[in-house]
Amino acid sequence: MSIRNPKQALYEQFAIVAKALGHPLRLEMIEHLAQGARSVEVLAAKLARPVANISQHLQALRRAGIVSAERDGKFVHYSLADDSVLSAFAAVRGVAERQLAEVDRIVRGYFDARDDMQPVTRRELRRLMRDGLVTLIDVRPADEFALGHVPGAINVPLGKVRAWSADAAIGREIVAYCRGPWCVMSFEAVAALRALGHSARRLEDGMPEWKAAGLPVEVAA
Amino acid sequence: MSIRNPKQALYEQFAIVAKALGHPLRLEMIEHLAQGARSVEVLAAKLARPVANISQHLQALRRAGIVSAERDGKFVHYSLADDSVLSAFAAVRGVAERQLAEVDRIVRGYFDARDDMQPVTRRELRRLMRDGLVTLIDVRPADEFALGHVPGAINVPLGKVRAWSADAAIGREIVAYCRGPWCVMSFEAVAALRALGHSARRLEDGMPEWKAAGLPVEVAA
DNA sequence: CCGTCATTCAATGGAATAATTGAATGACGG
DNA sequence: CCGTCATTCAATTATTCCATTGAATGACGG
Repeated sequence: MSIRNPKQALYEQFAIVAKALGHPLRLEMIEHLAQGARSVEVLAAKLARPVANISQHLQALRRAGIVSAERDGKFVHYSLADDSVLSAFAAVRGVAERQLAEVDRIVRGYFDARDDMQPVTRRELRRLMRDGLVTLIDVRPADEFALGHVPGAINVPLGKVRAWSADAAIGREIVAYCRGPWCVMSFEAVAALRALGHSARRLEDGMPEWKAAGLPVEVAA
Repeated sequence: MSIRNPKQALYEQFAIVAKALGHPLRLEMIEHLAQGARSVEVLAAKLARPVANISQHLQALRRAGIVSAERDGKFVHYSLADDSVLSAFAAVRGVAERQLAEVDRIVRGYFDARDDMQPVTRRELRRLMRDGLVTLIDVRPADEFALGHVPGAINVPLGKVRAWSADAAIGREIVAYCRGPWCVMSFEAVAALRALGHSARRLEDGMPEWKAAGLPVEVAA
C-alpha cells in the first residue's frame, strides 16, 4: 500500500462506494434488497444467476458498506446497510435520467410513447385512496408484498394481472406500483390492463421510496 | 451488442454513471469542477497530473453525462452537467461516511482527535455573521474565491493563513471553509490558527453545498 | 459424528480499465 | 498559410475486474 495523504485516502474511500454501485447486476441486487432482506440463494434465484456469482457480488457490496449480513442458522440474510444507500441509488438514477438520453429512449421505447404515461404522484394517490376513487394493486411477488406494502393495496403479482382484471369493473381507475420508478413490472401491468380496456396508471415510484418518504406501511400478519 | 431487455438496459445506464464516479481522481475532479468551470490545462495543474490523463478522465465523465464541455477558442471549459451530480456525489459520500469506519479513522487521524472538531453549521454561521461575532475566511485559491464565495468572507488562501493571522485579534473566533466537507484545506487552516492561539472552527461543508442550499453567493466584480 | 445444504473461497481465463507516451487535430495570431 | 498552443486520440503495458468452476467451510438434523 503506497503512502497517501488524507485527501487522497478519503477520495479512495468514496470511490470504493461508487465503484461498488458501478455494475448493473449489483444495482439490480440493491433494488431487490430494498424490498427486504434476502438470502444468497433466494437472491440468486430471483436474478437467475449462479449462486457463487451473487455471493461474490454481495461480498463486494459488503466491503463497500452498502449491504449488511446477518447469519441465521445455515442462511445468511443480506439487507441494505441503511437508508443512505437508497439515497445514493436514487441520486445516481437522477443523474442518469437527467443526463443520459439513452435512458429516456429506453423508457419511451418500452411504452411506445403512444399515450400519456404521466404517473400518479404519491400525494395524488393518497388523496385518491382516501376518497375511494381508485383500486391500488401491488404487482410484486407475494413474498415482497408480505414484507411491506402500501395500506389498502391488493397484491396482484404480474402474472396474475390478466386473470384478476376479469373481475374488475371497467371504468374504475387502477393504479399499479412495484419496486421503484424504473421497475418494469408496473409498466407491463399498466400496458396489459389498458389493452383489456381498463383505465390504468403507474405510481411514480415504488415501495422503497414510499417507505423512505415516511408514509405508512402495512405488513402481513 | 447483445440483446437486452429494457430492465437490464436501464441498469446498465445507471451503472455507467456510478462507474464514472468510481475513481478517486475523477471524484477529485468533480469537486474542483463544483467550484466553477475549468479548462483541461488548469484542472491538470490543480491536480498535478499529466494533461492527457485528465483529458481522458474528462471524456469518461462526459460520456456518463456528469460533466459538460463548452469550447471557447483554443480552450475547452468543463463544468458539472447539473446539480444532480452534486447530489450524487453527496449521496455517495453519505454512504461512505456512515458505513466506512475507515473514513472516520482518516478524519480523526488527520486532526489527532485532540479537541472538539464540532463544525459550525450553515445556520449557525449565518447567525454569527449577522451578529458580527466571527471572522469568516475562505481558504481556497483566489481564482475559486472570485467565482463565488459566501458574502462577507475574506479570501485567505491556505498558504497565507499564517501571515494573515498575525494581524487578527486573538479572541475573536474565526470560521474557515473551502471546497466541501472533506476538503482538507479548512482542516489545515483551523489547525494552523489554533496552533497560533486563535479560536477557530470549520464550516460543516463548503462552497458547492452553500450554493446548493440556495444561500446568497457573492461574485467578484 | 456424519451427511446435507447454504454459503464462501480459490483458481482460471477473458475482458475492461488506467497511466504513459507520442502523435494528431483544431483554432488562433501573425 | 504557417507556427503555436490547448486538447484529443492511439497504442502500449500493467492492473483490476468479472464469470465460471470446483473445492472448502460452517451449521443443522439425524
